[in-house]
Amino acid sequence: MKTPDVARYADMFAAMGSEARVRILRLLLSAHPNGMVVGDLQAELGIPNSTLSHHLEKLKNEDLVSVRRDRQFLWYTANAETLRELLGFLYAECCSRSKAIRPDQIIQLAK
Amino acid sequence: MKTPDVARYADMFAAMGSEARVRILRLLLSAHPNGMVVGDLQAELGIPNSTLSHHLEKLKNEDLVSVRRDRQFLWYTANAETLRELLGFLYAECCSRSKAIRPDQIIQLAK
DNA sequence: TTCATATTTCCACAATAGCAGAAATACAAA
DNA sequence: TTTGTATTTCTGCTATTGTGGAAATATGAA
Repeated sequence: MKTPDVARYADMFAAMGSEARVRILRLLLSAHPNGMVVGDLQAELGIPNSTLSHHLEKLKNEDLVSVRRDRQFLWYTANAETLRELLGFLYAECCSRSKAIRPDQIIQLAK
Repeated sequence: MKTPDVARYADMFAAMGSEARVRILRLLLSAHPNGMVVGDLQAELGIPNSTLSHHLEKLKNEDLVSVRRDRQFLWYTANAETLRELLGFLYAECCSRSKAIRPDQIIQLAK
């Protein structure tokens, strides 16, 4: 495996470094692969539209979410490919490059 | 699995949301489980001592690293247990609670 | 002691992030 | 058209973060 783009992963982590944005991602993952419209996200999260919009922009900048328009609605979806890269990076660092964590210990926690 | 403490994971992500700190963690994981002394980290990373110290403090606050003193040296180590929780959280969100990512797709990237 | 090394803390500053009300824009329906 | 709904952008404010020089602290060696 080649040297990872550390700066990019750091930016992705930073984009996930706020409770609001983690909640957004969780909702979008629950609704995957359809995603959700902004209004439903707002109703679920209870945060002002402008604030929500900023959070979505930040996630979009790191490609953690994608948007598509359907009529007057914007549908946001979690970007599985990017999340896979992030998970792959963490996995590689902790379980492959280093042996700090045993792979079976990860899945175990998810039960 | 019970509801995760989203705020805590967000803080952990935030702590990893800087290139310098990801580099620190990578070094510490490479040197796991012995860890490294601050001076060696500094030599490797080429950043001023005070700046490095701040980054280490941030990682320590989220329990991503631990410290022990040996004589005049402080040995920092990556905290495998915390990283395991973080990896477990991401895995659970993406692969268990949602099926956005297939587990075998993660490991594949690490090759 | 005295001196050297390791590391943190103090201090200050610039840059970025988070927040949210209000206005603007995009689209659809009547 | 006009009106309504969805969402972003504008604006401004406050809080947090990143940075690093200089001083302080901790420890060990001579």
